[in-house]
Amino acid sequence: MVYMCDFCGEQRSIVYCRSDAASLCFSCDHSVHSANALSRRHFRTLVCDRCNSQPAFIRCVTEKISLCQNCDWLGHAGSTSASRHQRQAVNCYSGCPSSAELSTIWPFVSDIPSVGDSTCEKEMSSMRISDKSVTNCGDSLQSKDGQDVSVLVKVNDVNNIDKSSFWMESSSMPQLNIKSKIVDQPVGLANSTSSKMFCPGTKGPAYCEDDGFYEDFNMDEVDLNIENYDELFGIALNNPEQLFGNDEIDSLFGVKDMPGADLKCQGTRAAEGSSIGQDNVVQPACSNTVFADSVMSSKTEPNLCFWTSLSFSGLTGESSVGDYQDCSASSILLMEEPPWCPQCPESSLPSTCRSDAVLRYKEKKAARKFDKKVRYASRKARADVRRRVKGRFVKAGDDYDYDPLSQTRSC
DNA sequence: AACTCACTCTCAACCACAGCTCGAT
DNA sequence: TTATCGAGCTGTGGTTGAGAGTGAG
Repeated sequence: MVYMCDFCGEQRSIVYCRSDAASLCFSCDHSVHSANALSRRHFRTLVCDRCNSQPAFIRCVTEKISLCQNCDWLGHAGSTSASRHQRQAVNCYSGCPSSAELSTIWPFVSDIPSVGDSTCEKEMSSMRISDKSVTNCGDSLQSKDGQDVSVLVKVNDVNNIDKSSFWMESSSMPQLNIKSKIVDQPVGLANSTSSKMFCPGTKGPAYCEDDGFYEDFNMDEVDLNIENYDELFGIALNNPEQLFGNDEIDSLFGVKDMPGADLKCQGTRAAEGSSIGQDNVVQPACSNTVFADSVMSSKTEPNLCFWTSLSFSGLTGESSVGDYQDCSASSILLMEEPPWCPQCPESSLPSTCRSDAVLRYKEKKAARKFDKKVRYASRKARADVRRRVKGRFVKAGDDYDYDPLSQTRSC
């Protein structure tokens, strides 16, 4: 079945805009997202060729299709031959790149129409292109000799593109660009000034440090208060100071005394965790209200590749794979493996490893609390005493014959 | 099987205003 | 550079109505 553009309904949908939650053809994408400065900021990526309803985050080179996380997981998980398919991260972009630039972003897409002189093409100088990585994910990362080569990152030739041309992100959201050496970085390093760049998801130009290092990585909006430690890491914290102690943080993220071989697997994840402990440098692009949730972390299993998912306001208690896909930041992390399939040395025992992970995931999910959190108690106090008519606030000075205790109401 | 109707459930919108943010001076 | 001002924005909760969902006929 061919899914049509949500806008024109005539052309086949190719691009997915997360902000608009719409699938668009290239033509409509261009016209819609050249309308104003805000729409130009929308990140777009390919539509999943399989479900046609979710943004694609991975390109299966073998099958020549783009897949969302769910479809990728369904199609490439397990020990089937499909798991060895070579896959490539699908970049997203904002702004109004030309057809030539789109071809550069997605060389595998053949039917990119010529967009001519777009209205916003001239303004693309305010946008940039970020490093793109080609990654092999999941089981395909197991090398022939059995060694765990969990994270293989190859610099793509897209790096040659002028970074000031337009936005392009791996997957559809700010990516955690992490290198293993981050583990050894001293606290405060992130504050050092180096190459600066515009970080998406921030109000105005926010400067990130170290090109590719903390890029798009800002924790400002992530609720990482100590009080949320339990929710974050899935374990109770009796002494908050422990959080910043090397022993605790290392054990949390499984980096202490980690064998070199394990580092290959855990490097990126450990780096994620270490960066959290060291500096608040994660900035999700999509959310104001954020809560973090560690589904798979456990300090009792130092060798288990933990899973940390950042969940955002759109997420409900009944989150599913699809829900995670709707969340930008979690998608970043899901790029590597779904939480129920931690990529780890124990993956040699996939059934037990996965079932354990699923069990912990379900337990954590059941334990979640989605109570409304009042951020400003003073405003709540005001609202509680404020006069209402049929639930609506009314001016303090006005007289109303509305008696909330009476059945006969007027306003 | 398809349709209508009644009922239940969910959730966004509405309202005023204190407090906050941010640009202008 | 710092202080002040003002415009505009944000968040707060109870009620309501629209729309979705469900089951019976």
